[in-house]
Amino acid sequence: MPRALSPAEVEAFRERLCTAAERLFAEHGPQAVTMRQLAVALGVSPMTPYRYFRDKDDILAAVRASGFERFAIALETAYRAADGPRERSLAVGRAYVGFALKNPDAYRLMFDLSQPGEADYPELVAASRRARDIMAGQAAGLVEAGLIEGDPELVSHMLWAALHGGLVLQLAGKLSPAIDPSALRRGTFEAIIRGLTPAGMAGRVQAP
Amino acid sequence: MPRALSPAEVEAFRERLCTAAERLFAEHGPQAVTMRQLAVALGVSPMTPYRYFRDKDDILAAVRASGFERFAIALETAYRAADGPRERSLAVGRAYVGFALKNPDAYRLMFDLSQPGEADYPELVAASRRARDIMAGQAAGLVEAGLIEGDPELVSHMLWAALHGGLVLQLAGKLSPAIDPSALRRGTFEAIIRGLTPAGMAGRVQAP
DNA sequence: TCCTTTAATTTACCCTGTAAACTTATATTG
DNA sequence: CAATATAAGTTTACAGGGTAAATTAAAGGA
Repeated sequence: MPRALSPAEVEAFRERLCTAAERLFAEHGPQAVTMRQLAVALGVSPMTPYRYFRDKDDILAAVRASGFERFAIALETAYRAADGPRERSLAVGRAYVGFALKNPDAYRLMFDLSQPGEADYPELVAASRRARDIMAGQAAGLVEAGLIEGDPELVSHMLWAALHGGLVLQLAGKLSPAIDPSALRRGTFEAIIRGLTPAGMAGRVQAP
Repeated sequence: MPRALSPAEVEAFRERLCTAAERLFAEHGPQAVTMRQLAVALGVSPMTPYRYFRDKDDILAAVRASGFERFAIALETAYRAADGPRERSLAVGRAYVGFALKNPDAYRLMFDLSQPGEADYPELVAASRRARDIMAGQAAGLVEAGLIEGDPELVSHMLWAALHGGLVLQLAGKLSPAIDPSALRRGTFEAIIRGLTPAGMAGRVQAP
């Protein structure tokens, strides 16, 4: 029904498409999903998506942004629900890992895929920043409370990189079968925290 | 000149193709490189590569395998050149990071790309295993010498995952600009080692 | 009522990977 | 030494892919 097409309708279609695309991308990889398949899944002609998205890359960016949004919400929720820096760090870490393991395909789309023109999609950048801010805040809390010492942003990146590395290796099936991924994460997280704990401090933060 | 084509000639052509493919893959990503481009780069018709490789995926696997071989050699060389477990760990870590930073595209092809039928390419599996064995050996050395405590394979994976995580985030440009990647690696490596050092031990292993 | 505007579809194009047919040059055989 | 078989390499052909351009159809204003 031509003429008009309220912003709400546009948004509705975009979301419907994102949902379908995320499922297809997850099942077969973004590479293997064709515009024509996507159109079929939506019951629409092959060119219709082009009225709502610039091109296929734009769709990928939208799917990734939506992933980052859910991810940021998960981290924020965990952050707010816990009280005390130690509990917050644990909660955020658990939320991070939980998201990655429950949405492995989304997680890989988000973090394990270097989309060339990533910076050209402000929605994506914003959502990803939200998530990073929470991670930074959690590390800052630990440092402020004196539980660990070091530059908060550096600490945040250390924990992030370590968790991320284990996760992508796990999701890509590259860990040795002898390794329990969960034990790997716990061990790394604990070792890092312990390594950063001031000399006198006995207290230990357990891992997610 | 048909008829014959000694194994040496076959190998020569395969290597020539691998070299060209690695450069093109590195410059534009394997996705963006077309068989026809590759053929042009070799001064050969588009179908000629198919006499030497099953298909494009087979070429990708060969390029990755060759990357793993150079990588394994770099690690082995570093491992053998150093004496003492502490020095070996440092040397292997430095070799690992050095390879990744000098061959970022090869590194990403090798570790940051989940090729579906990876296991079907025995050359690739073998070369990747060689590299892993060195990493495991290095960690085992630290444990045996009593410098750290824990399951050697787990320790090896902890260090591996942490370095890898930092590297892929760096190579994908996802680290905050405020973070010095080298400081991140050093900090993480040191923290992990320190976190695993037995209570009485004062000695510290510095990071790559 | 008719005309303008725009959502949606249809058509069409050029680019991929690769199968199949074809060509060409040597190594073997009579 | 000619004829032939065979394998290296090229050309042609095709089934998809993304998406530009042309076309159709429906709704609101005149």
